[in-house]
Amino acid sequence: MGLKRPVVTLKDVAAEARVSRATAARALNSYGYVGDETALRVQEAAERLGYRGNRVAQALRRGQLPIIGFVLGDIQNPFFARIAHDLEGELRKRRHNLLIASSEEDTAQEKALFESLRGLSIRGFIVAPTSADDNAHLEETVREGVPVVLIDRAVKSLECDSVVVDNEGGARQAVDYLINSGHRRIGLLQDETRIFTSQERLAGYRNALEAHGIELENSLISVSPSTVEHAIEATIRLFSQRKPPTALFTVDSLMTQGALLALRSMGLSVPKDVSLIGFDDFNLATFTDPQITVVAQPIAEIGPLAAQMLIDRLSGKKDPPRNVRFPTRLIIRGSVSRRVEV
Amino acid sequence: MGLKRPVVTLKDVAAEARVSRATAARALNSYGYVGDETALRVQEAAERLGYRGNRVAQALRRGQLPIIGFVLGDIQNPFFARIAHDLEGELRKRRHNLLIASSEEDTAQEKALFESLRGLSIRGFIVAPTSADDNAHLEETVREGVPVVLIDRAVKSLECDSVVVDNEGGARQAVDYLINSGHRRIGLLQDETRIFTSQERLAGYRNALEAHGIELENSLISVSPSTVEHAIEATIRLFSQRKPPTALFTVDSLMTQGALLALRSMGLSVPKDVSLIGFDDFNLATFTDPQITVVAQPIAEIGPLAAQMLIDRLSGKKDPPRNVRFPTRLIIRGSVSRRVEV
DNA sequence: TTGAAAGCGCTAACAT
DNA sequence: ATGTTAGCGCTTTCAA
Repeated sequence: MGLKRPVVTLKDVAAEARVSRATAARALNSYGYVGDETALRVQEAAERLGYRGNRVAQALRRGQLPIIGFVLGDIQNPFFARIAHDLEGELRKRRHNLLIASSEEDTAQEKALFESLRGLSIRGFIVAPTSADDNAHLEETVREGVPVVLIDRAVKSLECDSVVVDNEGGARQAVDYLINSGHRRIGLLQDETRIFTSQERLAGYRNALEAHGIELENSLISVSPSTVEHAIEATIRLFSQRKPPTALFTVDSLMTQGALLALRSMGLSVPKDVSLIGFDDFNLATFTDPQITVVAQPIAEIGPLAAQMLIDRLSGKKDPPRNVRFPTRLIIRGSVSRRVEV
Repeated sequence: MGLKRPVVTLKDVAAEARVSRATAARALNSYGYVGDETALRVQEAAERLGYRGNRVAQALRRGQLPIIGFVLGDIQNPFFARIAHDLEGELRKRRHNLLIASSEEDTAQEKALFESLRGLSIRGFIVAPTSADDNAHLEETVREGVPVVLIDRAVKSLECDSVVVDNEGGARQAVDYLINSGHRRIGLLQDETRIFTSQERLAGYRNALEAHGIELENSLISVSPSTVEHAIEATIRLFSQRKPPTALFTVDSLMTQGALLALRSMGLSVPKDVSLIGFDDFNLATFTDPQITVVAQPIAEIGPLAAQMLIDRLSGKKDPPRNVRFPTRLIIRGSVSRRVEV
């Protein structure tokens, strides 16, 4: 695998340019006084030697690594992948790297991750916490003065910025729409209620039913991890009951896809046999026949805003925490049918 | 945002346990000789103070940060998202973090990324290089002795491990199947030929045509960045010609989805008007009606193998580079129709 | 305008 | 079994 060549340090550059390390540093980072000629000589020397500053040493000196941690539940969820993409772009402009770490929706793993990342002296965190309640690790991080921005999922007790959407409203609107289309037995496919969005979307579901005087039936609610495979199973369970729902509301796009696949495998057609609305839009939602009605989130705005909030904190902004909540939008397509009561 | 509390260092722990820093380090990292009693006292002190080793200082000392860089073109591509997920899991077991950095399929940006990440003294890289040719940055990284594992895309001149699939064979088999189904005007929707997989998949397309004595027509090849939006445009261009193709082969799942959407928007039905095969399987491929015929990759094996290769290198394995190429599999579903020559 | 020197937190060779 | 000390590469205060 080739010969290792020694790494060029500031000392080498300084020697090459025949100045002290201090002067070399000044010339390369353009601060303090340096003679024009000297500066040039140092820069040339650095160039010639292929000098590349050791960011670890700089970090040890300054106390922080120019890295932001993004802690999420699942990078395979297109929603988070999009956010990650946007965050990385914004941070790149600030010469920071993004370290994406997955909790796999496991609170213990999320805590371990924090333990490990905190030791890295990372500058700040953007987090979609796995649990709405169990957040000692986040509190400690905030208490130690490390900026945290919550994304997609808030934590009430935490004094930090957050960017979420109107989960309750979006879910309520969706279920409302199903009810107004004549449905009474409306299934809910959600992930664990430990998760903030799940709680709020459940609340929206519950509130919509209540507003129409429909009693909530636990047998119509199916809980599963948010993957296509698990959602398939959960959907099959839901629709294998003696009195299955006539409509289904799913809380994210992976689950919507799982539900679609499951219903098809059971020979149930959408929207003839089952009406469907999913939270979170997705690429193929308009390709399927019928097209899927969804609650869309303003996904393009979430990542950039969160990045900006974090950057503001990094540059010392001391305002009280901002908690932004974006509205959602019901996009009516063709997966809901009118149901005439029997 | 709360009071900053001072960070606990080894020195504090040592003082608390009334031992030297060396002893404290030994007790905490369990190496060298430490008295049982002393060790216990140190561990208790660390616990009490909430000591968390400074990984940056450790890295400066040891010369490396326990971080692996994953440089890819687009985290929003489900293929890469899956790989990232698997890599992270494997590396976590080795107490390493994964830093995902996106080149956005831009070679210049990829180079800048390397420049920046090399300065971080990252332990190794897993890379899906943007260009099959322009790889001075990779060569330099390898030359400096930093382990690199190529994934999805190889670079011939580079002395390092790689994990790819049989792109030429997979593409050839797909196009073969189209030809055997009676198609002669077969469109190709691919990303830029700078990209390794694109080159190989194009070769497969070309070879299949050639084997059947069909002349390649440039007007049937459409190049676009690999996003759903760009693929939609490119597909529309392809099928707006006076003599459009009767079949289409797309080189990845995002493009397949774009093609699907575009064809639908043009009122062309699959497979009646256009037959379709996509490289890379995807969740909804079996939901659409008809289900989409695809060339599937053994995606579950790629990430773990690459991770293992890198880990082996990190632990000093000196074998000559391994270049693994997985076979692909044509999964015949319903998006190809027999075409009777007119 | 430049240089000398201290020190960030940690590890490990060496000394005791 | 434990302590002393040097030094990883860099920045920055202080002195010249």
